[in-house]
Amino acid sequence: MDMDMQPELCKVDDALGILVGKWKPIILLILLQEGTKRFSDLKRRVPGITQKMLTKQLRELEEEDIITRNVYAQVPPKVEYSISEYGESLEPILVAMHEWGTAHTLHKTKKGQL
Amino acid sequence: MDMDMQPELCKVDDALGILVGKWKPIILLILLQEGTKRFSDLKRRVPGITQKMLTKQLRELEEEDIITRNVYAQVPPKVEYSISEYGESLEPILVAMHEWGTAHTLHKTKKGQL
DNA sequence: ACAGTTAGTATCATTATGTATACTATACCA
DNA sequence: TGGTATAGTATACATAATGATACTAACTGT
Repeated sequence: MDMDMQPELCKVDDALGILVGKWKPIILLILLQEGTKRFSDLKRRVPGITQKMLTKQLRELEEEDIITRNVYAQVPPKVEYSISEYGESLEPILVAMHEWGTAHTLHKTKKGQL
Repeated sequence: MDMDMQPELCKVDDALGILVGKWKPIILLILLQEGTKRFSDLKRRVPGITQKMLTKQLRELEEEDIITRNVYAQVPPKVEYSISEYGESLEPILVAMHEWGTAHTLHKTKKGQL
Protein backbone atom coordinates (compact mmCIF):
# COMPACT_ATOMS: atom_id res chain seq x y z
CA MET A 1 0.00 0.00 0.00
CA ASP A 2 2.92 2.29 0.65
CA MET A 3 6.65 2.46 0.19
CA ASP A 4 7.50 0.30 3.14
CA MET A 5 4.17 -1.50 3.07
CA GLN A 6 3.19 -0.58 6.59
CA PRO A 7 1.95 2.99 6.62
CA GLU A 8 -0.36 2.47 9.55
CA LEU A 9 1.97 1.15 12.14
CA CYS A 10 3.73 4.34 13.13
CA LYS A 11 0.40 6.02 13.83
CA VAL A 12 -0.36 3.62 16.59
CA ASP A 13 3.07 4.24 18.02
CA ASP A 14 2.30 7.95 18.13
CA ALA A 15 -0.64 7.36 20.41
CA LEU A 16 1.34 4.89 22.44
CA GLY A 17 4.20 7.32 22.78
CA ILE A 18 1.92 9.77 24.47
CA LEU A 19 0.07 7.33 26.67
CA VAL A 20 3.04 5.36 27.82
CA GLY A 21 4.94 5.84 30.99
CA LYS A 22 4.15 4.57 34.38
CA TRP A 23 2.16 7.69 35.24
CA LYS A 24 0.73 9.34 32.17
CA PRO A 25 -2.51 7.42 31.85
CA ILE A 26 -3.26 7.95 35.52
CA ILE A 27 -2.63 11.66 35.26
CA LEU A 28 -4.74 11.91 32.15
CA LEU A 29 -7.61 9.98 33.65
CA ILE A 30 -7.64 12.18 36.72
CA LEU A 31 -7.61 15.33 34.67
CA LEU A 32 -10.24 13.98 32.30
CA GLN A 33 -12.57 12.79 35.02
CA GLU A 34 -12.06 15.48 37.61
CA GLY A 35 -10.95 18.50 35.64
CA THR A 36 -8.31 21.05 36.50
CA LYS A 37 -5.88 20.22 39.28
CA ARG A 38 -2.94 21.90 40.93
CA PHE A 39 0.44 20.26 41.03
CA SER A 40 0.13 19.32 44.67
CA ASP A 41 -3.35 17.89 44.15
CA LEU A 42 -2.03 15.64 41.44
CA LYS A 43 0.82 14.58 43.64
CA ARG A 44 -1.65 13.54 46.31
CA ARG A 45 -3.88 11.74 43.82
CA VAL A 46 -1.01 9.72 42.37
CA PRO A 47 0.52 8.09 45.41
CA GLY A 48 4.09 7.02 45.01
CA ILE A 49 5.02 9.44 42.28
CA THR A 50 8.00 11.66 42.95
CA GLN A 51 8.04 15.36 42.16
CA LYS A 52 10.63 14.84 39.49
CA MET A 53 8.53 12.27 37.72
CA LEU A 54 5.33 14.25 38.04
CA THR A 55 7.05 17.30 36.66
CA LYS A 56 8.55 15.31 33.83
CA GLN A 57 5.31 13.67 32.80
CA LEU A 58 3.44 16.96 32.93
CA ARG A 59 6.08 18.67 30.84
CA GLU A 60 5.91 15.95 28.24
CA LEU A 61 2.14 16.06 28.08
CA GLU A 62 2.29 19.82 27.77
CA GLU A 63 4.82 19.51 24.96
CA GLU A 64 2.32 17.43 23.02
CA ASP A 65 -0.49 19.90 23.70
CA ILE A 66 -2.40 17.27 25.64
CA ILE A 67 -2.57 19.35 28.78
CA THR A 68 -2.47 23.03 29.59
CA ARG A 69 -0.32 24.64 32.27
CA ASN A 70 -1.48 27.75 34.02
CA VAL A 71 0.86 29.59 36.36
CA TYR A 72 -0.41 32.11 38.89
CA ALA A 73 1.97 34.80 40.07
CA GLN A 74 1.55 34.02 43.74
CA VAL A 75 3.55 32.98 46.71
CA PRO A 76 3.52 30.17 47.48
CA PRO A 77 3.30 29.28 43.82
CA LYS A 78 0.13 27.99 42.24
CA VAL A 79 0.13 26.07 38.99
CA GLU A 80 -2.91 24.46 37.48
CA TYR A 81 -3.06 21.70 34.93
CA SER A 82 -5.97 20.77 32.75
CA ILE A 83 -6.70 18.64 29.72
CA SER A 84 -6.62 20.61 26.52
CA GLU A 85 -9.37 20.33 23.96
CA TYR A 86 -6.97 18.32 21.90
CA GLY A 87 -6.14 16.11 24.85
CA GLU A 88 -9.79 15.23 25.19
CA SER A 89 -9.54 13.47 21.87
CA LEU A 90 -7.56 10.78 23.66
CA GLU A 91 -10.60 9.78 25.65
CA PRO A 92 -11.84 7.04 23.28
CA ILE A 93 -8.49 5.32 23.59
CA LEU A 94 -8.52 5.50 27.36
CA VAL A 95 -12.09 4.25 27.37
CA ALA A 96 -11.27 1.36 25.05
CA MET A 97 -8.34 0.47 27.26
CA HIS A 98 -10.38 0.68 30.37
CA GLU A 99 -13.06 -1.58 28.95
CA TRP A 100 -10.53 -4.06 27.79
CA GLY A 101 -8.72 -3.95 31.11
CA THR A 102 -11.93 -4.74 32.93
CA ALA A 103 -12.61 -7.76 30.72
CA HIS A 104 -8.98 -8.78 31.04
CA THR A 105 -9.27 -8.92 34.79
CA LEU A 106 -12.10 -11.41 34.41
CA HIS A 107 -10.10 -13.41 31.91
CA LYS A 108 -7.20 -13.67 34.32
CA THR A 109 -9.51 -14.61 37.17
CA LYS A 110 -11.02 -17.40 35.13
CA LYS A 111 -7.61 -18.73 34.19
CA GLY A 112 -6.52 -18.67 37.81
CA GLN A 113 -9.49 -20.74 38.84
CA LEU A 114 -8.87 -23.62 36.45
CA MET B 1 -16.29 5.14 44.13
CA ASP B 2 -13.92 2.61 45.60
CA MET B 3 -11.55 2.16 48.49
CA ASP B 4 -8.71 4.13 47.05
CA MET B 5 -10.95 6.32 44.93
CA GLN B 6 -9.34 5.33 41.66
CA PRO B 7 -10.62 1.93 40.71
CA GLU B 8 -10.33 2.51 37.00
CA LEU B 9 -6.70 3.35 36.68
CA CYS B 10 -5.18 -0.07 37.03
CA LYS B 11 -7.43 -1.43 34.29
CA VAL B 12 -6.01 0.98 31.80
CA ASP B 13 -2.55 0.03 32.92
CA ASP B 14 -3.36 -3.60 32.22
CA ALA B 15 -4.07 -2.83 28.59
CA LEU B 16 -1.08 -0.57 28.41
CA GLY B 17 1.14 -3.23 29.90
CA ILE B 18 0.29 -5.54 27.05
CA LEU B 19 0.47 -3.02 24.26
CA VAL B 20 3.60 -1.32 25.37
CA GLY B 21 7.01 -2.01 24.08
CA LYS B 22 8.60 -0.63 21.02
CA TRP B 23 7.43 -3.54 18.91
CA LYS B 24 4.28 -5.11 20.30
CA PRO B 25 1.70 -2.95 18.58
CA ILE B 26 3.41 -3.43 15.25
CA ILE B 27 3.52 -7.17 15.69
CA LEU B 28 -0.11 -7.25 16.75
CA LEU B 29 -1.24 -5.13 13.83
CA ILE B 30 0.55 -7.35 11.37
CA LEU B 31 -0.94 -10.48 12.84
CA LEU B 32 -4.38 -8.91 13.06
CA GLN B 33 -4.37 -7.58 9.53
CA GLU B 34 -2.51 -10.32 7.75
CA GLY B 35 -3.10 -13.40 9.85
CA THR B 36 -0.67 -16.13 10.76
CA LYS B 37 3.02 -15.52 10.18
CA ARG B 38 6.22 -17.40 10.70
CA PHE B 39 8.99 -16.01 12.85
CA SER B 40 11.13 -15.09 9.88
CA ASP B 41 8.20 -13.39 8.12
CA LEU B 42 7.62 -11.22 11.13
CA LYS B 43 11.28 -10.38 11.27
CA ARG B 44 11.13 -9.21 7.69
CA ARG B 45 7.94 -7.23 8.27
CA VAL B 46 9.36 -5.40 11.26
CA PRO B 47 12.57 -3.91 9.97
CA GLY B 48 15.11 -3.06 12.60
CA ILE B 49 13.96 -5.53 15.17
CA THR B 50 16.54 -7.96 16.45
CA GLN B 51 15.85 -11.63 16.91
CA LYS B 52 16.22 -11.26 20.61
CA MET B 53 13.59 -8.54 20.78
CA LEU B 54 11.20 -10.32 18.45
CA THR B 55 11.49 -13.48 20.50
CA LYS B 56 10.97 -11.58 23.71
CA GLN B 57 7.92 -9.69 22.51
CA LEU B 58 6.35 -12.85 21.11
CA ARG B 59 6.97 -14.74 24.33
CA GLU B 60 5.35 -11.99 26.35
CA LEU B 61 2.34 -11.82 24.08
CA GLU B 62 2.02 -15.58 24.27
CA GLU B 63 2.21 -15.45 28.05
CA GLU B 64 -0.81 -13.16 28.07
CA ASP B 65 -2.73 -15.41 25.67
CA ILE B 66 -2.79 -12.69 23.07
CA ILE B 67 -1.07 -14.79 20.45
CA THR B 68 -0.67 -18.46 19.74
CA ARG B 69 2.56 -20.25 18.96
CA ASN B 70 2.62 -23.27 16.74
CA VAL B 71 5.77 -25.32 16.36
CA TYR B 72 6.27 -27.77 13.50
CA ALA B 73 8.69 -30.62 14.02
CA GLN B 74 10.78 -29.86 10.96
CA VAL B 75 14.27 -28.98 10.04
CA PRO B 76 14.92 -26.18 9.48
CA PRO B 77 12.42 -25.25 12.16
CA LYS B 78 9.06 -23.71 11.42
CA VAL B 79 7.11 -21.77 13.99
CA GLU B 80 3.91 -19.92 13.29
CA TYR B 81 2.34 -17.15 15.28
CA SER B 82 -1.23 -15.97 15.15
CA ILE B 83 -3.59 -13.79 17.10
CA SER B 84 -5.68 -15.72 19.56
CA GLU B 85 -9.40 -15.21 19.83
CA TYR B 86 -8.73 -13.34 23.01
CA GLY B 87 -6.08 -11.23 21.31
CA GLU B 88 -8.62 -10.10 18.79
CA SER B 89 -10.42 -8.30 21.56
CA LEU B 90 -7.57 -5.79 21.53
CA GLU B 91 -8.57 -4.62 18.09
CA PRO B 92 -10.78 -1.72 19.22
CA ILE B 93 -7.89 -0.28 21.18
CA LEU B 94 -5.51 -0.59 18.27
CA VAL B 95 -8.11 0.96 15.98
CA ALA B 96 -8.73 3.85 18.38
CA MET B 97 -5.00 4.42 18.62
CA HIS B 98 -4.57 4.28 14.90
CA GLU B 99 -7.32 6.79 14.32
CA TRP B 100 -5.95 9.10 16.92
CA GLY B 101 -2.45 8.74 15.54
CA THR B 102 -3.63 9.72 12.10
CA ALA B 103 -5.35 12.83 13.42
CA HIS B 104 -2.30 13.57 15.54
CA THR B 105 -0.08 13.58 12.48
CA LEU B 106 -2.29 16.27 10.98
CA HIS B 107 -2.24 18.21 14.22
CA LYS B 108 1.54 18.20 14.28
CA THR B 109 1.71 19.19 10.61
CA LYS B 110 -0.56 22.14 11.23
CA LYS B 111 1.55 23.26 14.15
CA GLY B 112 4.70 22.99 12.11
CA GLN B 113 3.25 25.21 9.41
CA LEU B 114 2.38 28.12 11.65
C1' DA C 1 33.18 -30.91 2.43
C1' DC C 2 30.79 -26.73 2.77
C1' DA C 3 27.45 -22.93 2.59
C1' DG C 4 22.58 -21.70 3.42
C1' DT C 5 18.34 -22.03 6.09
C1' DT C 6 15.35 -21.39 10.59
C1' DA C 7 14.32 -20.22 15.17
C1' DG C 8 16.18 -19.40 18.41
C1' DT C 9 20.00 -18.59 22.92
C1' DA C 10 24.01 -16.28 25.27
C1' DT C 11 26.72 -12.43 26.38
C1' DC C 12 27.80 -7.85 26.81
C1' DA C 13 27.13 -2.77 26.03
C1' DT C 14 24.23 1.16 25.91
C1' DT C 15 20.03 3.91 26.91
C1' DA C 16 15.89 4.95 29.03
C1' DT C 17 13.32 5.21 32.94
C1' DG C 18 12.55 5.71 37.63
C1' DT C 19 13.90 6.63 42.69
C1' DA C 20 15.83 9.08 46.69
C1' DT C 21 17.31 12.94 48.73
C1' DA C 22 18.45 17.47 49.37
C1' DC C 23 17.88 22.13 48.04
C1' DT C 24 15.58 26.86 46.58
C1' DA C 25 12.46 31.29 46.92
C1' DT C 26 9.07 33.86 49.21
C1' DA C 27 5.07 34.87 51.72
C1' DC C 28 2.20 33.75 55.81
C1' DC C 29 1.50 32.50 60.64
C1' DA C 30 2.63 31.89 65.55
C1' DT D 1 12.72 34.03 64.86
C1' DG D 2 11.40 30.00 63.16
C1' DG D 3 8.22 26.71 60.91
C1' DT D 4 4.92 25.75 57.01
C1' DA D 5 3.51 25.70 52.31
C1' DT D 6 4.14 25.37 46.89
C1' DA D 7 6.27 24.12 42.73
C1' DG D 8 9.70 23.09 41.41
C1' DT D 9 15.47 22.02 40.33
C1' DA D 10 19.92 19.38 41.06
C1' DT D 11 22.46 15.43 41.93
C1' DA D 12 23.45 10.76 42.36
C1' DC D 13 22.03 6.30 41.89
C1' DA D 14 19.43 1.91 40.63
C1' DT D 15 16.92 -0.81 37.55
C1' DA D 16 14.78 -2.01 33.32
C1' DA D 17 14.54 -1.97 28.36
C1' DT D 18 16.76 -2.29 24.23
C1' DG D 19 20.62 -3.21 21.03
C1' DA D 20 24.77 -5.58 18.74
C1' DT D 21 27.03 -9.52 17.97
C1' DA D 22 28.19 -14.14 17.90
C1' DC D 23 26.74 -18.77 18.38
C1' DT D 24 23.89 -23.36 17.89
C1' DA D 25 21.41 -27.72 15.68
C1' DA D 26 20.17 -30.31 11.92
C1' DC D 27 18.78 -30.78 7.39
C1' DT D 28 19.13 -29.40 2.19
C1' DG D 29 21.43 -28.51 -1.94
C1' DT D 30 26.14 -28.04 -4.59
